[in-house]
Amino acid sequence: MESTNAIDVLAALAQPTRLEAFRLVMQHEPHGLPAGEVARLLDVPQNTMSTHLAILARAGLISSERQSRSIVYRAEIDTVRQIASFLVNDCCGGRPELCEPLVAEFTPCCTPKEAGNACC
Amino acid sequence: MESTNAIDVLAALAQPTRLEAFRLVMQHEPHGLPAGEVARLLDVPQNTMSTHLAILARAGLISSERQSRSIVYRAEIDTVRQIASFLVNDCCGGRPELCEPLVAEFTPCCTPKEAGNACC
DNA sequence: ACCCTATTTCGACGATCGTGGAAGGACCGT
DNA sequence: ACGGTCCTTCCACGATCGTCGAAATAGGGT
Repeated sequence: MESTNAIDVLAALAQPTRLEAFRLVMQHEPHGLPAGEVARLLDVPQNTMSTHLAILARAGLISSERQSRSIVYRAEIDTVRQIASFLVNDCCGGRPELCEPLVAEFTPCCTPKEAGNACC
Repeated sequence: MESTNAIDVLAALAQPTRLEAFRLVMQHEPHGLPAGEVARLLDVPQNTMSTHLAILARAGLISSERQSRSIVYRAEIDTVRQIASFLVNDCCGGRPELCEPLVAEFTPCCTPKEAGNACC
């Protein structure tokens, strides 16, 4: 991910209403959530939420798909991976010793029960 | 990290000049970089850069320390860890199966040579 | 005390953002 | 074809942001 796209992603999430909307859509993976439902659950007018969802979609954080009357939004998890990787690699670039404590933070998330498989 | 602080961090990085400044300071760990040097290297007026550095500092991404005439800025790597963790945990909350591909992205950074230790 | 350097703070400007009312467009049921 | 639902686009408003000249503050050297 280049800087120009990373800035779009960061800016999209750096707004309370949009961050909440994104978290809400994320929680409803993989079913997705119609735009009106997002607006209703967060108590925001539909047109305002539509603008926010468009910004999140343009940043690649969510995707939209029409289902009859509704337009269902789904989270693009790969973009989350990319932006997190962008942040971490920005620290590690040429200095792997700074990266290690960052990686340690994520591993317990992958294996909450026990360790021992190939990755963790 | 709560949402309100996460938004400050995201907003601080969601700006080209500030993102470049932060990456520059990050590259000069652990020595740090004086404010004027950051402004000179990025070809930005000192007062403009001072404002940007203050925003980064208020978000907790960098810290400042006076050294005689200069004010040296250093990166706060722990905040990077926290914001990356915030992004990833937002996806994994209640859904660990979505987290695994995210974690896999970071592990090669931790062990570029070979695998086999306790964590990775 | 004075000047010089380094940095921040103040103030003002145009630009962009967040919001929401109103209108427009897409789709379905009858 | 018509009304109803769902969502987006258009438009305008106040608010915040990014920028930078000018002034103010802090520190060191002579």
